[in-house]
Amino acid sequence: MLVYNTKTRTKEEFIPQRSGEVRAYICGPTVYDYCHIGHARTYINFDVLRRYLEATGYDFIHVQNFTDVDDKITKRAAERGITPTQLSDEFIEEYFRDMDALNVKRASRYTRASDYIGKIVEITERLMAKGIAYRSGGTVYFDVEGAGGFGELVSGIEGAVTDPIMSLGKRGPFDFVLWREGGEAEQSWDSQIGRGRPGWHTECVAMAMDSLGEVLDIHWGGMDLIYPHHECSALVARAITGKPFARYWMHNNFVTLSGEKMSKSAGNTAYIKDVLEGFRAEVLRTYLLSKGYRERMEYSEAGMERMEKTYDLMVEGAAEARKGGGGAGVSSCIKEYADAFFGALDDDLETGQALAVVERLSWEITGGAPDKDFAGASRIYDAVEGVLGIKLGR
RNA sequence: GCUAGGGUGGCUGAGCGGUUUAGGCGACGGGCUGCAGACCCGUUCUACUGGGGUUCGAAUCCCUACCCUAGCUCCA
Repeated sequence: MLVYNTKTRTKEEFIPQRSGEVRAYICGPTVYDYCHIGHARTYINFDVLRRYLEATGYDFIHVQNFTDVDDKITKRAAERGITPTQLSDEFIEEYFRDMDALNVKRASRYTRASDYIGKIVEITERLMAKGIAYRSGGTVYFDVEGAGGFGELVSGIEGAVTDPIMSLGKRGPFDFVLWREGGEAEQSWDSQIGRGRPGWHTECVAMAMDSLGEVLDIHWGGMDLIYPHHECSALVARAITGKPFARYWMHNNFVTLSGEKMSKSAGNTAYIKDVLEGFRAEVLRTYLLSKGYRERMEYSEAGMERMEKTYDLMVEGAAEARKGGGGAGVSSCIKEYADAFFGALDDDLETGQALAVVERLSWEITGGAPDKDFAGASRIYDAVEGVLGIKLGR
């Protein structure tokens, strides 16, 4: 399979470290609010990657975190008069409700940042011992220059950041927080390096390494995480192990609303739970897979209405294909379609192209091409359900 | 600056090396209507940012230029 690696900005042949086994980590949500359809796109595409690799014979180990240590969590919890843990619990439950509805397979393991404070402290101490982290006041910073600078995933950051925060005591403008003394109201933990709480970037390193070892096969996330989160995580990991954090970095593009990235602060957010009040979950899943994961995708109700028709057509096609049972052979025309379908997925998970094949087949099999032989078509619909994870009704 | 996705007929929007046109909207004509709308039927637009290249053949692949959009220490 070819996958686009953010690190090299090219499609590469996917080869895991151990044959037959894939160790993959995906950044989960910060659990202080409901998930929107951008989250859905991220986890659905990753889910398809998993299903595809499993279908081709790999053992896929999928670890996903929940970021439950964060300013937004303490703030939101304080507003509601509950503990950060109560708030996180609530939205983790909501996360599962949404993802189960969308037929996203559960991860092999879920980790919570708050369970990894000890490991995070350990990492911070190791970095301090190596001289790559330094204390300034109550804060421990990571020395970006000292670690060799950025460049694992991004370049030209200096040009993007017009006003790097050069707060008192930081050695370099891009140095980031590993550990910060916490105030009374915030989440904080006692540790050898003082009472406080960790920075975001070390959390994922601690969780991923603990669960999957020093080098991941695949690290996935939304492309808004490339910088700073993944770049910084990669730097931390390399500083500790001397090895790259991940062999393949994969990032999906955004879902836009009226041409703009959804943003909670700007108020243009389509929550999964709200969308599912008006549309079936299978339609949303199909919609979010109707373009390749690296393309930007515009969400609109009009688009969803169109997708309902496409989805219904696929359901009809599946019913038609399964009418005759399954025993018969595979016609040459179905073989072509199957090749196109799996070929699309094999080429960097081109789900949009794969779906286009199914759409065409569905149109033809339901009457559009009466002269063609569709023997064996059910195997394609089986793959739509099994690999794309789109249920086609019963 | 860096990164990604694009530039297709009046508009919107598919197409991903060749054949039969995408489709939708609009416009035009007709049907139905006292008129209009809605609806139905038919017709019309033959397009691919500029410049190179590969090929028997390119909107489709490669190079290049220009332009647009989005993102770039809160973010999936």
